[in-house]
Amino acid sequence: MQQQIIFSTDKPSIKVKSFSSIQNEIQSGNPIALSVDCVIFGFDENKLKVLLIRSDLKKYQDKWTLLGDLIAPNEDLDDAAYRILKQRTGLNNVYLEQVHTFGKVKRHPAGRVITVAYYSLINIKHHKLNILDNELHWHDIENISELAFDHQEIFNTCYERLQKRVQEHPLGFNLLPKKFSLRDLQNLYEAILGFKMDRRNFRKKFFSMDFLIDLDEIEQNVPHRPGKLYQFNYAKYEKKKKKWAGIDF
Amino acid sequence: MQQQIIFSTDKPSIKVKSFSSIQNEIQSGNPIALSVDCVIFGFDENKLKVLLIRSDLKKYQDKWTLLGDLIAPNEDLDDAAYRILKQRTGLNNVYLEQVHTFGKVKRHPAGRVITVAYYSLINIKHHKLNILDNELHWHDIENISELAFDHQEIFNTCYERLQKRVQEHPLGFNLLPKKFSLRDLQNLYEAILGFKMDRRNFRKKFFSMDFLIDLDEIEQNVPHRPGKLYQFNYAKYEKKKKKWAGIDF
DNA sequence: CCAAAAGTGTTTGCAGTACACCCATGT
DNA sequence: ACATGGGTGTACTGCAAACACTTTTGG
Repeated sequence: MQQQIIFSTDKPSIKVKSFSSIQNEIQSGNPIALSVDCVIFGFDENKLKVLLIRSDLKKYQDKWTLLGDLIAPNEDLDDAAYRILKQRTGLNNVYLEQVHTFGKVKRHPAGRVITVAYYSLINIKHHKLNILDNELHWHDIENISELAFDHQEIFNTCYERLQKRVQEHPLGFNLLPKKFSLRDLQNLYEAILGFKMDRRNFRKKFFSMDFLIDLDEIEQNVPHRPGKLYQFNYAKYEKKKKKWAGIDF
Repeated sequence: MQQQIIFSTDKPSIKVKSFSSIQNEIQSGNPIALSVDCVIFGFDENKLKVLLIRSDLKKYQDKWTLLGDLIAPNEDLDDAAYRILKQRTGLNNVYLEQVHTFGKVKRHPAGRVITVAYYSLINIKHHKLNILDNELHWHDIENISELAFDHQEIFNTCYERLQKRVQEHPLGFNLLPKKFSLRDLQNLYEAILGFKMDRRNFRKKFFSMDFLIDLDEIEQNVPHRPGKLYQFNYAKYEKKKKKWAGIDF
């Protein structure tokens, strides 16, 4: 019944546009700019951090902003994100993931700019920042405030995404040294998720997943009984991954 | 140690741009256009469907495409999505959710267009299509192929998102009549997720969630024992919702 | 009475959670 | 010796999964 209406046998009209009219529309009158903003998370001293810089705009110099720039006409969107990260920080070989696109008309004071947000997680000790323009540095997650424009909203969205993703994928290991203790791992999860967990259950969970390689080494220079060190077994994970729930990969 | 490098006490340089230089950059030379594409899912005859039209472009008239258009300079991104859906289909009062932004340089033959994908789920019987231009109609999910441009990839991404979201949120009830049987509900989930489930466990699951209102009515005109009819209790869900895993809201 | 789908319970195993004590190391 | 955190096991509970028979209706 319903289908007959939808798949009507009457010849429906087709409105077609010529190629050039579309091209005109695209090239002529569309003063919308596109940017990428990167939310780069890091981890150090048991705290989750995020990379911020001072705003490019003189008027907003006292505000912090995410790492962003306009997209070039001839680069892929994803490439733009990597370029911008590289330009702003010197960072390379970092995995970026797209999160959301923010497009309110008045979101940016300099004009109509729609921005695509990306996030990443990096190991602060492995990735030295090569560029320190605009006071680029790591801010504790807990203390960030007074971000310019809608960057607080963008940050919040990316942080929520991170919290969800880290429970479904083994992202967190990027933030740790290659050899880490279970305490390191738990501190990381607690910092990202924002709550404490039971130590025994946490260990049981990760051991039962069976993606940790026991290195038969122990921590050095700790003022207490040293813990054993582990590596994450990416190869094994890639073979086994399926569906999960909670920390369950 | 690391921190000392990052938070160097040397006065770091700040590169500032004037407001007008940014405005120039935005308005002048940026021939990137922005569009929205909508993936509208519907459900009828126990099959999941998607709305497609013939391509606007003469060259691609034999290919199906998603519902899309360029964003206007003075409208919010989300508003553009609703406008486009309304223009193409006459549909109103439909919830759209942003999924992902696609921005490869050569993704569209008419020029540099970056597109933001949205999806929705609607009840085919509740929403009559008021516009049938470009052979707009519902296609079975299983049979779609030969989509124009990168629309197959966009569709796939949205479909995966749908499958994930429907397990975490009570989206599915939008696709059903106000009064539905548990068989209807199970058919819906099986159509979306693509596999069969055990009837007893399915019922147990939904009854234990306790979000179904028993209407004390039964199906009419079925050639077998009629099932009881239910409504979804949105109010109760809104109060109780927390975190879940699998179908677990 | 036949076909078709509705409706219903139990068992089993696994996973999450709560919880307390001893051990190894450095100071 | 003491302080600090590492390492371990058990019992309980709730959810998921597997599984078969009886009931109700229309034809």
